[in-house]
Amino acid sequence: MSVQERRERQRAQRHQLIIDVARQLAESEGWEAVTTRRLAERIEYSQPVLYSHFKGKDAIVEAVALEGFAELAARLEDARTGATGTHAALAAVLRAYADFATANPVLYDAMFARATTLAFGAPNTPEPLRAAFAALAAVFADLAGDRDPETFTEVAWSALHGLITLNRDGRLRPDRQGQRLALLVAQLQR
Amino acid sequence: MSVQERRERQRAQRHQLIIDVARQLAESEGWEAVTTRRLAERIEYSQPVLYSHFKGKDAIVEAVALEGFAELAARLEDARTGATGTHAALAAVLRAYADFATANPVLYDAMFARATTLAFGAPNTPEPLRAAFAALAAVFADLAGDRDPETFTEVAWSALHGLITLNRDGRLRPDRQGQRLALLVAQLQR
DNA sequence: CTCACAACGCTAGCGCAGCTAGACTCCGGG
DNA sequence: CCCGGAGTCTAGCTGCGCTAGCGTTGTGAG
Repeated sequence: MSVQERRERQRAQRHQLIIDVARQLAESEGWEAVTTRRLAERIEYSQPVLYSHFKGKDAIVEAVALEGFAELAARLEDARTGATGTHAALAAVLRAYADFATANPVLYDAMFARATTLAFGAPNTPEPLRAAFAALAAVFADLAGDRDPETFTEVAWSALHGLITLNRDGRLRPDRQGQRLALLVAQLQR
Repeated sequence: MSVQERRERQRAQRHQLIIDVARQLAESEGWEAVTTRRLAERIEYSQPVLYSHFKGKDAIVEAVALEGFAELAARLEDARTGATGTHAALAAVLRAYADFATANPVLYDAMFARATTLAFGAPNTPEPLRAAFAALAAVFADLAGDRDPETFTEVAWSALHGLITLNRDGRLRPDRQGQRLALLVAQLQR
């Protein structure tokens, strides 16, 4: 059965290749440039091969988004454990989140604008999403006081997310994002 | 020259008809159902007519979004002037904003996800966008204290917007939006 | 009243998208 | 050596945004 194993291994490699190429293509030319034809060309297979791995184009984007959540969770955890004290950890995590979104705008877009199928509250929530939320909750919950920690985390996360998306779409004054983040940090500590 | 005037009037009517139909179609079947062919069919003209009114499909969506901002601004202003006292006004405006987004999800989508060309910080910011922001600023600025009122408004608005989008995409626990809004109101008053 | 003309809307079609049916190739097992 | 099936490809479907170019029709001058 070694033959079959080799095939499955190669298949898994190709699966990952599709995800990598999709992400790379999106990062260099934007999501609108990610078409099944171009994707097929880059992986050096024909279009139908994509559909033997993923249900459709959306599923590919979703896979990229999932990787994004895993990366984000790791960055947040690094930032949190790297800081000493509640206040420092809060600022570090917020900064790490914002930096991640700024450094990977296309990835962030996949995570929050493109892949709307990925739910959080549902029982089928993928692990990376839980991990990312948990990393946020770990730092926000301390500030909740007598309020429900999870609700507080949701609100704080929303503020952060809103700041990033509105800023990215040109809805806020450019070059003031630093001030806004600082104000958010201060407000959360009140 | 009455003939020409009549033509311009009819042309303006058709212009508005396109916007109305686009919005109506989006509200009943989603934005993905809004295609130039279907739009043309509904207004009972051929596709090229659309392009004599708008530069492209995006411009049509943008026109719908602009109407959305005007409506939102009106709702917020109503809520603010209808309440007495800073605290009541704050809660009323936040609720009005959230209600607007809930009642018109498709419109809100056009305003913030589809029409990313509409900028705020720029000098060419359309009037309805300014009006909407001003309505928010009118109630948030009072709470700024010693902080920059505009920055505070931007942060508060971001929190509100983030709450709505994350909730809509299933990223927050359903049926808790009320608690989250209440927590936001309280936090802003701290 | 006639008629040239310009404005206007239409038909037809281009290139590209996501996706799939069906033919072909090639390799492992008997 | 050949059969069977897994795996891949070619070709093509429908529908998208958008546009070139051809009527048609109503206007205003003569």
